[in-house]
Amino acid sequence: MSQKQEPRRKPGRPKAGTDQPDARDAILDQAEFCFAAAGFAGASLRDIATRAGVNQALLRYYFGSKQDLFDAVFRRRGGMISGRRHVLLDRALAEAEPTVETLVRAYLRPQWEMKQSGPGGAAFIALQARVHAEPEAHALDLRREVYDPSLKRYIDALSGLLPAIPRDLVATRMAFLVGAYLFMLNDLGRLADLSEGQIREIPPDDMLEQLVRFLSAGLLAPAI
Amino acid sequence: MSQKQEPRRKPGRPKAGTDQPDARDAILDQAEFCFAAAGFAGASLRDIATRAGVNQALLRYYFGSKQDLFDAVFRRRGGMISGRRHVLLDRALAEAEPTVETLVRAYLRPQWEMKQSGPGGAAFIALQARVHAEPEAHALDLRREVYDPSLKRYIDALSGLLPAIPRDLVATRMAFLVGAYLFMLNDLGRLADLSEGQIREIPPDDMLEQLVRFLSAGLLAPAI
DNA sequence: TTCATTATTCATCGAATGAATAATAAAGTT
DNA sequence: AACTTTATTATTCATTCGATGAATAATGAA
Repeated sequence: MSQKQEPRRKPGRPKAGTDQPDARDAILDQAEFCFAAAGFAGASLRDIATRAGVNQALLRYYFGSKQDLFDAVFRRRGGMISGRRHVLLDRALAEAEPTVETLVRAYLRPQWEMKQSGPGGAAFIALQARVHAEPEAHALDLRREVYDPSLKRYIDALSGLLPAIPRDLVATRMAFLVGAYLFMLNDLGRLADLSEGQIREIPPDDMLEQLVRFLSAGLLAPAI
Repeated sequence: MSQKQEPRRKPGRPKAGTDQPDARDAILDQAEFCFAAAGFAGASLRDIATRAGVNQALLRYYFGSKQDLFDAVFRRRGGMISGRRHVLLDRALAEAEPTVETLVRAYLRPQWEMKQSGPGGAAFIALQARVHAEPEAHALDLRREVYDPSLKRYIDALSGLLPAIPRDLVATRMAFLVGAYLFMLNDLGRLADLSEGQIREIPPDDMLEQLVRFLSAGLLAPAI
């Protein structure tokens, strides 16, 4: 590297009204990207700080430890998804005749929207899949805290529509559903080569509908 | 720490017929455990070596780099699963009337057996879930190498049973299936609290049958 | 004007990590 | 007996990591 000294930011609080809208958000965005790409252990705070254009010590100032930063990243968008699920469920239940397909679609759509919403959303979807594959207790707690409330509401609503199926079994089938959509969201682009080397021709938006159809059929299957 | 010097093994080849059946296998076993628990980046070669009761340099001697060790771990049991899938498919096709349920069960069972086979098998199942959640190209290549051949055979066989469904769609639905069982295998023990705090009463073996039923119904759903 | 608070950088520390090399001893080969 | 190969430990290296205490500057209230 050359001795070229890039004009370093001076320490101290920046003048009000200067460019950076919020260093905090920049940190969260870049942490999201890094954690998604490399996993918790694989991502480095230095790298995150550099990408966000701030000093590494600032991460600690705002978020505390690495784990705390990770949690903040996960809760940010996880909370959005969970909230939107609640809204869509309320809306679906207000309709005249909610169907299983309607509820499944309502449950999946927030994730789908998040993924399509831009690079940050897509990164979060990948991050989420990683968290679901981690066996550590802390990861499990995070998932529970963020996702279980809305999930339970959907299980209740579906149980109402499926009186012939014990609630336990509905809950189990919802777990199958979660696995299927997590995987699909991440592997969408890689499905291509399963069909004999030809590029798949199912367009992305149809893919969501195909998943809804598949999962609804599974939920409706007779018990025992 | 005290100066207590535990009687250190001297360097050099151990006398034939001494205890250790195979240091190589011990390394693979412990690597499997560590990678499953902490992920690729989170696991340390030192830790693996210590657990295996060998020197760290021996990992390098046998396997090369950390990545190479990881690949060896993955291929070992992944190959077993893939091989068993081929066997069970041949057996199912030799029957008079194979059904969708039969084929789905044949596809899932090797994973299930692996998970039940002991702590090493269970660790591999967790490891496998992690690999499927990693976006890096290398992880994708590994999965493809190990699992795609058997997967393609199952897609063909299922397509034969489902003439009304385009092959593309069968392949897509198989991807949904993979997601569901990966997640189920890992989350089995954690499903408990979804059903209102009561401990789930579906015994593990029934769980597999429930998954088969759920997925078969999805595969059989009419197209479009 | 003073002064506490907030936001930020600086500089560095100790621990841990993956890789690499050198030494050593048993087993195998000639 | 002399050598080569195989398996193993010991040690060192260079790097990276997360964490942290101290410094510094802008802001805003007293």
